[in-house]
Amino acid sequence: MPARTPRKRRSSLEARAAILDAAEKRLVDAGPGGIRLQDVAADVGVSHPTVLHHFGSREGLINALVERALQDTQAQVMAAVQAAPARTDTIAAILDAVFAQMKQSGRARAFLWLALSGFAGGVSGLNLYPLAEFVHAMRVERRKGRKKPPVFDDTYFSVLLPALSLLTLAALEQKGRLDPRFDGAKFRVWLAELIHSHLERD
Amino acid sequence: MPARTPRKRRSSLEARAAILDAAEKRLVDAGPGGIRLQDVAADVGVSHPTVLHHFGSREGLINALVERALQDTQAQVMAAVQAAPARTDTIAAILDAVFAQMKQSGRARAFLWLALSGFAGGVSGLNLYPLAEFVHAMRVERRKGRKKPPVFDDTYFSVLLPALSLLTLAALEQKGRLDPRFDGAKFRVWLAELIHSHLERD
DNA sequence: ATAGTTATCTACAACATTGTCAACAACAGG
DNA sequence: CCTGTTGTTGACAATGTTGTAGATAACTAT
Repeated sequence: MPARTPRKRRSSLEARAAILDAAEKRLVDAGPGGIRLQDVAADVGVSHPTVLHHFGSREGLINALVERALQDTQAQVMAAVQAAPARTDTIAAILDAVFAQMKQSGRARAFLWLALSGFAGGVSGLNLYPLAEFVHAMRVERRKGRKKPPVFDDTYFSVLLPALSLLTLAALEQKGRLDPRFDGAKFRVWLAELIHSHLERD
Repeated sequence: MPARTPRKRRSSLEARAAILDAAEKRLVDAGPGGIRLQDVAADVGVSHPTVLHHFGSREGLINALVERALQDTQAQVMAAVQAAPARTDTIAAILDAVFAQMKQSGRARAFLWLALSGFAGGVSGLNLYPLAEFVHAMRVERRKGRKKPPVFDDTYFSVLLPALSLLTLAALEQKGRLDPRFDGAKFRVWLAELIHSHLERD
């Protein structure tokens, strides 16, 4: 006779959170195609119909996953930017910190993957314009009384460039897909210096 | 009675090439998970066992695909670099041209996808060191008699930065996943200018 | 022509995955 | 203690995908 396991009953919110955690781990490790209901369910310790009960369908699960990850990250970026002292030479440090965390959490990989897969919320969901506007305001302030006011596009590109490259770097470094000779930390320092000196120049 | 279609028989090489073309298109459009034997076979106009006959297995097909794409791209980059006049201000133009073609061919997407998926040949297969060494030699030559000789890491990073960002940009621009306000061409010009002025400075 | 090679096909097997359904059980409120 | 709600489950259906096997037919070489 099968030893019946005592059935555990979580609250709907707890169950959803646990399932989303497991699904996101699968997403980070193996991409959207790696999110299989049976596997996710097994990770959480439930049967796969339970997952379907909470999210309706596989697509519903992925949508919920994307939404949560996007909101989390957006909040983190906002917090990092607002908490930072308004000095130009900290911009690179902010970006570095934010994307270091995106690397650790695996969300750099997740977002790149989702963007490639065509999910609506992918990288385009990460709107850089608010950040660029914030940085631009600092630049304008800092340049008061000087000759030329900075152009917004220049500031935006100065934010976009490290965002793009560090996102990809974070996504690929994590899996060790980069040349072993490559020193990521050194590159980030170099990039920070490049952006910094560019923003400071007239 | 079924109207029997006249069976076409290609040479092994032609068949393999046609199948690889179809598979690569699927890879670019939908990622590795989008490579389904039946679909690929249907695209070529054969039955799926024919694909298995030529590549042994699905994995064999993907391996062959990656190898071909990698060699093709490597050759293209080499050709572009060697054909260019050895002036520093053309470096950005070279990179721009190479990655514009990677965008058009969809290989930016393919490589990013493969790198994320963990395929051995992914982005790490695209070795940037030869290119960096070539550029560095030009820099050294150009600086003869000046004060400080350029550091190789600085040159390497100057190649890596546009490579990384343009690769991702090419991968995402193609699918229209970027903010509609974003002007890719303008960004590339800006980036070229940034790299150029950095390489020229002492 | 004739025979050998092999690219190609149809049919089938094996397996994985998503989704449905009815029943069970844990917990809350009466 | 009883009852309703609902989180949870096992069994099953439907479908899709990879891979196998034997037969067929197109091309090549003699």
